[in-house]
Amino acid sequence: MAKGFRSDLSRRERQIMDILYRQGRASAAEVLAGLPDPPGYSAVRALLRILEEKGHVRHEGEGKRYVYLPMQPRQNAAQSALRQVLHTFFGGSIENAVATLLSDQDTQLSEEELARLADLIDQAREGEKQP
Amino acid sequence: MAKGFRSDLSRRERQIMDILYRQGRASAAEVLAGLPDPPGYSAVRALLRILEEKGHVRHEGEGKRYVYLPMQPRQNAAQSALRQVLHTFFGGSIENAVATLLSDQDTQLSEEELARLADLIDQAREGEKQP
DNA sequence: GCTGTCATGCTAAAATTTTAGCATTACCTT
DNA sequence: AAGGTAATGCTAAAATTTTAGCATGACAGC
Repeated sequence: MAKGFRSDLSRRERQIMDILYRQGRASAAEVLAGLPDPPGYSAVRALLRILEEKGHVRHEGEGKRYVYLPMQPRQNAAQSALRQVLHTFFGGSIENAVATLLSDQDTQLSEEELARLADLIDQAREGEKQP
Repeated sequence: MAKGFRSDLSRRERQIMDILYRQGRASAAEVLAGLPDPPGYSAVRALLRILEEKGHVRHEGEGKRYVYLPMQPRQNAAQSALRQVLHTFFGGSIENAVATLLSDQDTQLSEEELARLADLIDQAREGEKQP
């Protein structure tokens, strides 16, 4: 799987991969429901088949219908996506990215969430100190 | 500007926008140099013109050549990109995203960077406590 | 059995994207 | 002046993506 595979995807391919990662797995009908400016059912199925041919997706039978899953593990894809955003918009800086998130009204954290985040940082610092 | 405008861009459009955000501004030649599997110079120019027609980009004369800049401010685009990744891969959770970054070998933080990050969280907690 | 609904496999046309090339201009160097 | 290089404006063809529709199969309900 190419490093920047998400930027190698066409518009619709990308939209579909995002739905599959968000939901973990989805039928063609579920993918259709999640698409912006959705085409018809058969258009979605054709795209899913293409994504499968390209190796980005696989399907499993579930009852009498297919359900599609991303081939690349979620964790890998998530890391890759995060790195790409850091690189593109934040010069690679985690600090700047976190600052942006913390200052963003739409992603406001509760007291409890901030506490857990602080714990996370502390653990990373402890791990850093022990050689 | 549509909310998820990056997922509305075609493959090459998206690659070009990312270069413009990373570099802040770029000539056609610079964009060309940054593209994976690059086409010819005139292909890049044509794409920049299309992006400009669509309103994503504007150009300024700089000496005897054009330099292109994104229309949407970097901060907005950055926030939007981060939110999209959070939503797609982390169920909207900042904590999970930060945990992933901290556990990622490729984005390892120094002691000093962790300290600054901890400060950032503390400031957000202070801000949270004062009504 | 028939009808309706949901599904798949497949095709190919429509739409969009991507690409390169031509004509022209502006310079620098010989 | 001629040649070379870099640039722009523009066009349209090539390539790719996106889309819908047909044929078929599997069920369920009447």
